[in-house]
Amino acid sequence: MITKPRIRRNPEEARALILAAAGKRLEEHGLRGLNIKDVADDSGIKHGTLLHHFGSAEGMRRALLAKLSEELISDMSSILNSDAAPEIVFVELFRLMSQTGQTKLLAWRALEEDSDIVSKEEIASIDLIEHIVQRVAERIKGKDVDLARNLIFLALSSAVGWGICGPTLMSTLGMTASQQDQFPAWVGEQLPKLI
Amino acid sequence: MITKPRIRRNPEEARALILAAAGKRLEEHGLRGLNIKDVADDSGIKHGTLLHHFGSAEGMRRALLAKLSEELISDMSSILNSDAAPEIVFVELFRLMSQTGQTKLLAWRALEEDSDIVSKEEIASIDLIEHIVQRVAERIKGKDVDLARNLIFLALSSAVGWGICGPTLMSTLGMTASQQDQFPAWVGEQLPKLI
DNA sequence: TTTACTATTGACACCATTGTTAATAAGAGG
DNA sequence: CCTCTTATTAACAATGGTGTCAATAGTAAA
Repeated sequence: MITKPRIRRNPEEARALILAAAGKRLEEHGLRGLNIKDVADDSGIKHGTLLHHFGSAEGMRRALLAKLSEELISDMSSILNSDAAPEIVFVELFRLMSQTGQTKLLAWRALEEDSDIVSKEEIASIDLIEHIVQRVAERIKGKDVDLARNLIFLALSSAVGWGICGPTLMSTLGMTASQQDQFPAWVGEQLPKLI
Repeated sequence: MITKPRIRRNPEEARALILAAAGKRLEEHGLRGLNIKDVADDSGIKHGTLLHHFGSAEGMRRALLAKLSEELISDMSSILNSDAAPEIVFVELFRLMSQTGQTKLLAWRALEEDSDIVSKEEIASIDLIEHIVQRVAERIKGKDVDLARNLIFLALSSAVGWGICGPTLMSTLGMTASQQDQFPAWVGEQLPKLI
């Protein structure tokens, strides 16, 4: 009797493998793709092993949600915190949000009731964000911190909206493809005018 | 043998009953609440009857998606098309998008691959939107239609982003509750300055 | 080498959801 | 009153996703 060789991974490695496959499935197949059978198949392990590492299917989903949220906050922070000119910063922000993975992550979070799943990690990032707010405020006469916050949130919310339903809304508005492409740059030019 | 009396509805009435219950379930329980068993129970009919009217569970979901999308486009149009001052219009727009139903609708659409389910109805509303774009353009010197389009899209996308993850993003930015409430009004004041 | 720990696996059971079918009954039209 | 259509229902079957369990096999430590 020949038995198949087993690959024994350490727990972190196994979890990382599984979450990577889960993230890809979320992008390609939406929420319905996030079942333990398919995710396990994609990552080359058996579904029993997956349950061993995450406890339940819901546990796996929560772990993925937390991981992706952390990554998004991190990406946003590093873009906002860069020394690039505002025009570049805004374009980068829109480019980040137009990735399907980010869109589906935000949509998924909006559909979940208990959206405080990842609040701990995000609260940890407030300090960094606050630093960014201060830096933007310094460019404003009178160092208007509230104005800086509003401007940053306007850029962020618009980028999110762009990611969620940009193409649909824009074609509804009758915008051509090139007009759609130029919108991020336009925002980058216009928002500084409000200072 | 006593048989229960049967209520016989006409098809439109039955479909309306079912979709109303489905919409409420989407708001309260998310996508997982959109199964034929629960929806049928809530609307007081048997799940077999539901399948008779919509063909399949997916058919019911597509019908709900189409109905809600139509309603959203209609609400957006009537707000944009009102004669109210820009400040009021923006606040109304944000109020519309902050309703949980609209949030979940957009999130749902973003998660679905085939987002052209409702394209026909939306395309039919382009004429109305185009009329609104023209009206806004008339307030701009030189009747800059492209600028009008960009402004409207900035407002819309920001409102969508506000609906999808407004509270989360804003508390991450360190905004107080009152600052969060005032944001729509702030947008209403600022955007006209870009003209 | 021996032992202890645990990641891994296959097989199984369970449950929720979906879909099918034949029978029934309500209502419209003749 | 009779007939035809079809909305309605209960009961059943099928499927797929979830979770359990005992056995197995790497791996590190004693």
